[in-house]
Amino acid sequence: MTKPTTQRPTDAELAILRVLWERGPSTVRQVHEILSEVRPTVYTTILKLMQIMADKGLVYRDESQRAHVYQPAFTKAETQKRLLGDLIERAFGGSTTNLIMQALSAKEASAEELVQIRQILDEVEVRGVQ
Amino acid sequence: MTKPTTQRPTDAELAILRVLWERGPSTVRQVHEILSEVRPTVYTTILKLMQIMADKGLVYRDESQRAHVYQPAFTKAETQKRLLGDLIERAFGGSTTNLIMQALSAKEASAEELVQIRQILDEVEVRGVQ
DNA sequence: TGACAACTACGAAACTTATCGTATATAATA
DNA sequence: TATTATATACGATAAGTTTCGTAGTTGTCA
Repeated sequence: MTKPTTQRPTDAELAILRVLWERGPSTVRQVHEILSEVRPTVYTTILKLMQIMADKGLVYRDESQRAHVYQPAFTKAETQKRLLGDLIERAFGGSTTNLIMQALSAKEASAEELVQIRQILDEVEVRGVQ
Repeated sequence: MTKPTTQRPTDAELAILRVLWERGPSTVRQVHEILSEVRPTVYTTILKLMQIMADKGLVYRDESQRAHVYQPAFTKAETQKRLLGDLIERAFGGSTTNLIMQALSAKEASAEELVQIRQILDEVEVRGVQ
């Protein structure tokens, strides 16, 4: 009985991934500096987390330099999709539509956001199987 | 420094809440029976979880009967909104639109689902501030 | 070269989550 | 009433998360 191929990242892990997605491949120091601006943390805390993430397969580690360089194993979109799918299963009865409708009614979107959403909706409709 | 007024429910807690939302106020035994169909668990595990949930304020407990009756402290919609907002913050850069677009493109929705979504979209647009 | 700065590795503590077993109280019933 | 079934309470444990401190290694530079 093996663990699921990929588990969802924890809060702290996701914060690190956000930095890696935005900055690209980074050292622990670079990630630490950015995260510490918002939430002061000791360097080795971030180091440990990133080591664990490498063990889990959430990030790749390039050890060719003294300061190891980490990069995400999954793209932002892949991870978002995974987290979304997970939430849909756990809290929305498996219905993507439910989630979207809840999201739409929960927050008042700006006019231009609504236009964007309609665009995507059109695209989905065109390519979708009827 | 106090904890956030309401934390998000864990996986196990959410599973219990789903039962309570669907069945209405229930005893531990009733919840246990339903959950055990899918995932066999010992009775006291569910009991303990529900006690903790009561302590956390996630459910209310009516102790007037020997078998205590539990009910959700928050509606399904409230909880969904909270979980969604949390995910939007943590993984979608705070943008609801990003999440909706990702959700739309991630899964192929059926034709009728798309109609539903358009309806909501219209409603939001009508009542929204331009 | 010797001192210092910057890394990684790693152990451990404090929490949380999830699970289970045991003790104990209460209701039902033979 | 004595026994059995059904509750709750509660302690203990294992695993995972997050945090930090210490040790040891490697590169830099005066």
